[in-house]
Amino acid sequence: MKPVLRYAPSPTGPQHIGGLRTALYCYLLTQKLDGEFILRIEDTDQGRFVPGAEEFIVRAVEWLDIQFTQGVHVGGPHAPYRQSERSALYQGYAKQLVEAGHAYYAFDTSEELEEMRAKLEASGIDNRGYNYITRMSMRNSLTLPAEEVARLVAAGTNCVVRLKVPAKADIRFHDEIRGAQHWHSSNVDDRVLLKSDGLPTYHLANVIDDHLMGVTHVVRGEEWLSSTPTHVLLYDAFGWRDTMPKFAHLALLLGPNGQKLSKRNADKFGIPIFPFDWFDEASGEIWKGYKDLGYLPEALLNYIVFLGWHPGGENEIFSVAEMVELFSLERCHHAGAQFDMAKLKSFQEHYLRLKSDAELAEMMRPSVAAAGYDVSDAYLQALAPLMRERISFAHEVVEKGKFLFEAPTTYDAAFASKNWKQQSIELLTAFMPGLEALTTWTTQSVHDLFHVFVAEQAVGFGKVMAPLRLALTGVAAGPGCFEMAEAFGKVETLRRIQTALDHLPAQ
RNA sequence: GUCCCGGUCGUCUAGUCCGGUCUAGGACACUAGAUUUUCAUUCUGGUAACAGGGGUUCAAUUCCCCUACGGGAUACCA
Repeated sequence: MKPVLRYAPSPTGPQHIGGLRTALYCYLLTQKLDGEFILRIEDTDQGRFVPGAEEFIVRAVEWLDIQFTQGVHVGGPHAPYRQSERSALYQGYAKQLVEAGHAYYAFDTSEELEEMRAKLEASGIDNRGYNYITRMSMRNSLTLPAEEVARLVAAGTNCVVRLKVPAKADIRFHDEIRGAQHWHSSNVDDRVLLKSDGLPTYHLANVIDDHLMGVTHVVRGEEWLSSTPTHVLLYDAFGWRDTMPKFAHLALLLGPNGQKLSKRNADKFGIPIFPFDWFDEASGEIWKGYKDLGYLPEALLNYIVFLGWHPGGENEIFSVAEMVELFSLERCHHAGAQFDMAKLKSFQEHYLRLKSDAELAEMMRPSVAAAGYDVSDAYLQALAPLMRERISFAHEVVEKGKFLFEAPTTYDAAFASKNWKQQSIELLTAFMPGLEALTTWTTQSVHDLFHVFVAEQAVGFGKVMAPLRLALTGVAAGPGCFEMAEAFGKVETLRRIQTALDHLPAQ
């Protein structure tokens, strides 16, 4: 049987980082097993549907190059892959379950349900669900006379279909990460399978689609672990137990406070939660996303793969191909992992430094252009090696290397007071003719000239270097002076020195 | 409340399955120093952890139990 995995997000909001990690793990396993990978949209909750969320999900997986063989965006033999377009299907299966005695109709209003729960709580009963005991005192097709049920259904009364959980049964299943799982059916509620709007709940739709689509491995977040007994019961009720997929429940992603990494919780700690910027129309909030913040997809991937999995050994830098090679469910962790921006940043810096001059130049281009600088590709490429190890994100070249795009108009006061003495001015002035006479203008030639000059003058490097840097950049930090001189070119370099000489008095 | 899942440095983790080689390793962060014309990079060093209590055993971070703690689920949400 060909392995089939699926990633099945709900478009109740933009794709977030936790879901992306689940998608990544599924993808790695799919690749490793040479199986199919399905992107299915679970949009059965009309009330929580968010416009644009589905497109966001597709863009996110494409950005990270998580590839699907079937799905809402690529089609496939099991289309449609959007559950809202499959609703008739689920209704048929729900009916089948009712007829076979595995499910029943329930007519209780939300007030009646609340009343039941309140009553149970008041009488100190621990188990407060709609279950094999409580269902006998509620209004459903198990307690109502057949004629009454028929009348209610015919009258179009709001009703749901609930799973009839067997009274005293052991439910066993194996979790690929956590091992043997054992539940007693008294702890499993008669969950709603089909809602009164005719759409299925997650439980029903999920089991049916996984079965129909031939899914062999269900890899999902730990929040689903306690719903799995319901799903196992459904596979049993449909007679699909022999092809029931393997289950694997991933430990949750946590915020720095140890709580589930939700949108709000992440935001509280300055952790971006989405891959791209997202404008929430309902609240008017703007959420910053990783890509728009300048993160490289390979850095994000390499970081999140270690949030809940580790291949052993001491290497931490892996390509996706290597992750595929090493990945296994057995090596997934049981405990949740806290998200740490500092570590993510270190991966970001690592991968940024792997970029070629041309790639980095291309990455810097948009923010340079946005800042209003019109520079050539050749110049940007010349800048790449100068800034590569001084920035964490390509866009930082504009903030940290402003002087690369415009001559300084002000000079750092602290640096100047230390390094712009009368002597500095005299030395720089004396250095100018040599520079002007230089016919070959390269990092090396300026370097050589400089060394000859300081030797002649019998002064320390710093006596000339610091004022030179001040004249060139106006600040204390930055790339090597000779490298910058080459990038600027002779004319601009001389102009900057002359400007400083003309306008900056000795400090 | 009830059910379920967890537990190694601040964080991500190796080691635990098959108990001794663990005076517990790596990475990030922090920190000290070296290199360096500045900044950054790079290099070297340092601080820092087996939740607690029982048990089994010659020996427990590793196996078992309990407690406390953390998390998840308890919806006509996924």
